[in-house]
Amino acid sequence: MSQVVVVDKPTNFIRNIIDKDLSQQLHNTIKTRFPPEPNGYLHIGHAKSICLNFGLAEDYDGKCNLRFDDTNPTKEDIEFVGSIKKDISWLGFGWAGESNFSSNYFAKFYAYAIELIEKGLAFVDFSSADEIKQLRGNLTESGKNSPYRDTSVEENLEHFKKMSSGEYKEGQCVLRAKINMSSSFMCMRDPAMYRIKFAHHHQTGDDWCIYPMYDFAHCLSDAIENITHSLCTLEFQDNRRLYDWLLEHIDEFNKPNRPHQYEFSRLNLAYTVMSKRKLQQLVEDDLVSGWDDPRMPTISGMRRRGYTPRSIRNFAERIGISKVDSMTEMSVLEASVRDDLNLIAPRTMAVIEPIKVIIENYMNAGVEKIQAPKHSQDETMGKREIHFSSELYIDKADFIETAPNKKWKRLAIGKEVRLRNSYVIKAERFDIDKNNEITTIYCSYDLATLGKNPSDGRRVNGVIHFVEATTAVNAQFNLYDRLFNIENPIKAENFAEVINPDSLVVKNGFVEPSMQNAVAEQAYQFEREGYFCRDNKSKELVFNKTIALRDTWSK
RNA sequence: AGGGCUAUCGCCAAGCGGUAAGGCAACGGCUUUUGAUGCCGUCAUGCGCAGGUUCAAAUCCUGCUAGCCCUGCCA
Repeated sequence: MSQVVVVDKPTNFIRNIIDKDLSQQLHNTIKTRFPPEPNGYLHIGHAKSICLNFGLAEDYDGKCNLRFDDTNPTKEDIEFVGSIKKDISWLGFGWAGESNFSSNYFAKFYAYAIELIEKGLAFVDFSSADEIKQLRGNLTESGKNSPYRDTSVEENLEHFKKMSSGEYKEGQCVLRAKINMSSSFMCMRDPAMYRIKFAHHHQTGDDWCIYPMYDFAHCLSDAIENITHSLCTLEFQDNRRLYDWLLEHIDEFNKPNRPHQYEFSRLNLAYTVMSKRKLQQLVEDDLVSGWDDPRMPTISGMRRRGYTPRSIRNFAERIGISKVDSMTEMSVLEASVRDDLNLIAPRTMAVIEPIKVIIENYMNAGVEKIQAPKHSQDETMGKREIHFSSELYIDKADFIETAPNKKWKRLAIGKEVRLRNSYVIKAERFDIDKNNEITTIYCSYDLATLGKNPSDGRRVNGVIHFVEATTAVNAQFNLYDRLFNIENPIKAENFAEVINPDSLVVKNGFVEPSMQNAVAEQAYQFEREGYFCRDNKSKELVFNKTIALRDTWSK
């Protein structure tokens, strides 16, 4: 008899809708889609949407399409198609079949536009953009009909064909849906469906000089792909009326199981920014090193920082889906990252701010080799070799001349401390230079304490990490912290002023020899310091700090 | 009287008329050769406010208040 393991997925309003649709047999299965515009890099906010759309498809045994929403050739670029695919795959999701492009459907869109014109539901407007704006009215006053609104079907057909064959100039006219100029939904006041752009498109080349607007293309693309649940963010709530209107007025799609749009709130993360425009500004103003700067909330930045796909997926699950405007605390993301890394990261030692230690009573010549576990709670990870000798490095922060109180668990003169995976040592004295900086600490060690506590029963209550000096390997450490000093940076007038000046601190120190060939993007824990990964762009040994260990003491 | 949404613990978030899940954070304690991890415990007599319906209301009704979104030939 097999046991069914039920993993509870947190529920949300979209799952409730799907459950209802499925139980009423409106659909046999679900189909979602992730529809990025190829005009920038994906960020953690996109990851939320990706996890939602692909996750739903997985859980309901449905499908999720990847569709590039490429209806504006002047703003989009093929370069982003590759990076977007890479990021989605890296997160661990696969899309149904080949990736799609809205531009695949341009010919169909054209036919649907003709259908609308023939039904008297669309017209070609030769008013200028400014005139259209004037006639649109405003939030409290209804708009006025365009003088071209009553053009005959035949003439509209002719004009639209001329639009598409390049006989009109850019901006000379536009195809508009004929809906209602006094609607309280601004998007229903005869919205533009097609505009003229003599622009080269990365997919369709120079085949078209008219391009559909988002509102026209999106719902139709969904319908063509048999999407059942079209999920987007809150700012499209009004647009839903247009989405529904269009599908209800195209014969082929006016049926109960047509796609329906549902909106959820976008992710806001404290102390960072999420908008493409703002991220771009950070890059362009050289406030960060690029889109994949480990401080960026981009998928590529987080990857370089050492975040794992699973940690991001766990994060997405933890924050849930709702319609509330919210600001999620960084701690939720950080906890998700730590939870995953704690399980998978081999332990190793690095000294980030080295200070020399001499073991004066260590009589062995050369270097002693010790086998240390890669993970004290997971033996299956095996062991690595560490070294010990009369010359070591410990971290500056782990020594103080006199312990400030009884709770001090590090080294101090006359005090004993355990060197991680090694011996117990006691600090005897130290040298300082002319700036009063400690240069060397002289210690004694207890040779009977390797792998065991002192036999006389005395308690050693502190453990610090170290590396053996003669075999230590030089490494650079990039220590990252939050990019901004304020919770919601978009409210700042000047971006540069609210950047955290300590968001990147570079240190040079040592790692144990086993880290010589550390793999890029692979998580390691430098014990007592935090999780790090080798930088994926540097040839030298450079480690990016992913996240510090939880610290309940320094406060 | 423009319209569309939203309001449950510091931050997320379940709940869908039967008497407030969970996570993060915080705070205690135990274990520990990582001040980590793990484990145990504490943390909303109350669900934006005010009324009403009901034996029973976070859930239904009425009226307020606050916040977000909408006037691109952007998405």
